[in-house]
Amino acid sequence: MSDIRILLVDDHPVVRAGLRAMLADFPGVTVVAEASDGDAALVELSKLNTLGEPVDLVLMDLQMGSGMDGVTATEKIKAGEAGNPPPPVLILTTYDTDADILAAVEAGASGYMLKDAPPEQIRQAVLSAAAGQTALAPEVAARLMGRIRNPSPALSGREVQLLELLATGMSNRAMAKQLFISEATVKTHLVHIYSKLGVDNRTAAIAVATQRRIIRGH
Amino acid sequence: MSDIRILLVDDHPVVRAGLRAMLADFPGVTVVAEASDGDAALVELSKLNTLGEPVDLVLMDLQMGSGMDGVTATEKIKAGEAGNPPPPVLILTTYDTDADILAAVEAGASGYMLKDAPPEQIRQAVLSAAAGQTALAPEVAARLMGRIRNPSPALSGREVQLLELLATGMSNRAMAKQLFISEATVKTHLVHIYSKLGVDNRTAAIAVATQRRIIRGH
DNA sequence: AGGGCGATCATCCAAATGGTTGATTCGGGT
DNA sequence: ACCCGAATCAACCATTTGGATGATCGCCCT
Repeated sequence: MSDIRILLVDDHPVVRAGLRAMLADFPGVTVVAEASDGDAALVELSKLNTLGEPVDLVLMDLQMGSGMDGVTATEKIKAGEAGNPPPPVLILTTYDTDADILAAVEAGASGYMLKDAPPEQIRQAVLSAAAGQTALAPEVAARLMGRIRNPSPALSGREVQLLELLATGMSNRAMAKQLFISEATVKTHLVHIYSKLGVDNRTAAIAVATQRRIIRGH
Repeated sequence: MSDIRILLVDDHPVVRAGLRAMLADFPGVTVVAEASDGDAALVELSKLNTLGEPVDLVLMDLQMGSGMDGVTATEKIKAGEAGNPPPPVLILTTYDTDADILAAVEAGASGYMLKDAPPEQIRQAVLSAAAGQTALAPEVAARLMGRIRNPSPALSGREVQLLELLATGMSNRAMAKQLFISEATVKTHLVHIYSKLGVDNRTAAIAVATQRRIIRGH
């Protein structure tokens, strides 16, 4: 059987070099192309497809400095826009936040590994993913379990709206005026937000909401 | 003249492999040791020192998942605890926020490069740093320049530190305990921060500081 | 028809935060 | 020797925020 043909996607030349070197040590896999962001990845995919040399696995970072991010790219790949059938996508990234994992899984990723994983773990993940199986880093799997056991209550639309204003530094009074409601109502919403996020003041709420990507953080 | 002897410090095996591969392509440099965090780095340094084979340059990430972080490690290296004279430290990291840069420079780093830099830029930085010169990434240098041209009153190191804790949602009391200072002092710092940033409460301060990339917006 | 939930508002009280003034210490620079 | 800014702390008071409780209204769902 021929080698597993891999497309590397990462905006850091250093990381690409590392993966290339690491994968070169694994028998049975070959890096056939590289890209520095999602746009370039899609181009590479379709190019290789028309050449009749489709890739078997996309190994991609989620955070890309510029260009299309990993989640969007995963969605597009899975939509089949760049060759049929779409190859499995293995996410290899730095962060293991709930929001990141969730987004990746929802976008159709076949696996989620962390960059600080030992080479052997990465090798296993690459092989499983290429074989069509799911490969999750132990840390990630554990986190998902915790998430299922501890479902954090969803914020209502109004609450998210409050949270967004809150993150701009507005006072209760300012938010009340902006939303045409009373300060009392603002306070009620805030109390609900705090209890849902498990915090007890506004700055902590912003910190948690930002970290969970409930609101934008920059 | 003999090769520049380098110690690699990064908690990601992938990144270490990448740097190793990249540096192998540069003539005149040799990676003599690797470490996954600050503690291990100090051990390696003193070990090589007693062997009479001191390193000429430490190439280190700032963010280390576990163990001693890069800033602390830089301080210790510069304090000469791990061999005399202390080698220059070149920071190679992912983020270019003021807080990170400030901390690294204050800790005595000789340079600050971003991981998404092209190999050639990294090569130049390695050579300059090993030669005892300062090497800043263009993005970083530009940021510092803009800071100078835009005389928005500079925050002191302590103030930035406060701001970082603030952004995690800590109360005045919590910050006071964490920094071993009184709440009165915390409040004084906050007042200074507010006036320098042109705001009048903590959440607004976080919003502005994040926008200006004084701190990381997660 | 009734139950649940989101959104709205009020009141009362406690705790945290913000604003002001003033003071001390320490280090760097003229 | 002198000045200045950073960092430290204190005391005071006004304002804001947080927490508890309770209430009304409208909507969706069964």
